[in-house]
Amino acid sequence: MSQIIQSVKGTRDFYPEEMAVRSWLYELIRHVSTLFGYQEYEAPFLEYLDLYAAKSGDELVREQSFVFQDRSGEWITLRPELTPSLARMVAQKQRQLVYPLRWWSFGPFWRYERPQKGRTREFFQWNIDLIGQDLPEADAELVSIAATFFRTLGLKPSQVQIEVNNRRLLDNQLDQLNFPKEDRGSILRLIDRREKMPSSDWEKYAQEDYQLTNHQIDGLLAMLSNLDLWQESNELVRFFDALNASGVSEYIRYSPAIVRGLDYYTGTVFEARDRDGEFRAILGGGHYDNLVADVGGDPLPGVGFAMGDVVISLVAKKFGCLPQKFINQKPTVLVTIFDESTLADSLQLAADLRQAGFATLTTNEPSKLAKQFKFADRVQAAAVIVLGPAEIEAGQVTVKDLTSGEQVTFPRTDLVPYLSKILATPSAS
RNA sequence: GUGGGUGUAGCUCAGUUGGCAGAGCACCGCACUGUGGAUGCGGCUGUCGUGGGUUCAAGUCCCAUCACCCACCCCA
Repeated sequence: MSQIIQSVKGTRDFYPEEMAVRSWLYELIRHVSTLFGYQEYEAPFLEYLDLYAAKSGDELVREQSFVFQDRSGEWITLRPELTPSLARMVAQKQRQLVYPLRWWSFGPFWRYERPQKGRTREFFQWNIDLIGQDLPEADAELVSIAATFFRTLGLKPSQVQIEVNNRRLLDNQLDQLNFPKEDRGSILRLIDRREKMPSSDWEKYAQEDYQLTNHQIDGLLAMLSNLDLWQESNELVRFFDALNASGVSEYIRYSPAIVRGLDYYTGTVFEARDRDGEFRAILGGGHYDNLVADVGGDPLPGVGFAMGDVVISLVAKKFGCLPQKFINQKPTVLVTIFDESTLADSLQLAADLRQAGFATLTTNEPSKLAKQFKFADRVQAAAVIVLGPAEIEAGQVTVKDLTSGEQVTFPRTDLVPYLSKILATPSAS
């Protein structure tokens, strides 16, 4: 046991059971994305470090990404996010594309962070963007996609909520409270922390670490508790109107404390969380003014979000939304091998069945029938076909339906229609 | 980077003031030489994470180390 080389810290082995969950998630994502008319794309997993250094603060990339030199000495990064690659892909063909662009992707990403609940070093992420429109209705479309995804998954508005804010609205409010523009970043962090600590601690923290006046603290608190503030933002009013019309508004609410990272978001921002607050954010995104700015290209606005596979899987599991049985497993039949003399007959029958479209197994070697039946049971085969000397001589087969336990013997030529009949009832939904 | 918790059979775990290494499940065999699940009987299973120390004696106490989990930090 101790001789087995360990897996890399923060990575996960996907045994068939876990792989089934991942495939199921991918299918759901593909379904919802294409339902809204989005096209799938993919970018390289390896990128030059420069691609990120241009954008997301080089400290961040150097410390929280997997970076290495290739054999020629080039600095390569295992992609920690998709947006810079997307920006490049769009910039390279900026004049040839049809706008607004509606693109989605689901693939692996790597971040060199300390693994913990809901966070691994290697994870899969759904990215979906609408590029080339600067409209509240476009922002609403993305949020509507997120809500539709939750609904399709079976998560209820009482279980998950998409919380929305707007950076311009927030900025205006902070201007009115006389916060200088240059340390917006730290104030946003303070706001972000509001819900993570008791209010008395927070006020003390704001006074001592941030040197805020009582007036500013009161102003911040008033802003953060004003759930009608969105009405002062024309953008948000249109945004919520659009969502109402789309019939998903019960999944969405205005939340003045939502900030989202500091980087490229300039307008509406949003993130989805479980209502119990047990998990970290399920997905997050927002509106940006210029996707391709740092890669060289003409200004291009857009809106998008990203969702990692780890948290959504935990949430789906908690609320019982994972399917009991996974559809990717086709019912299989097992053809027994009676002895050496019948081996060829069994292999040939198995080949015929595969030709007819049935997922078919054999044991590849003769053994006691009991053993072969037990094996069939263990691998959850739907039926066992016994082809012994008696059947071969009579030109027959014996079929046992492992679900019902029924067993019949009949001419071999009737096998395909019979199997079609007993396997027709889908055991999984 | 900081702090806390956990490492014992394939799995889940128990193990008393330091005194023979355990249970359930799983697995294998038999009852049953052409039939799975259920039952009964029998059997297999260990570097107690690793390295050192204390002791007549360490799974148990001490030190170090590694891994996993949880929280902080961060979150593109």
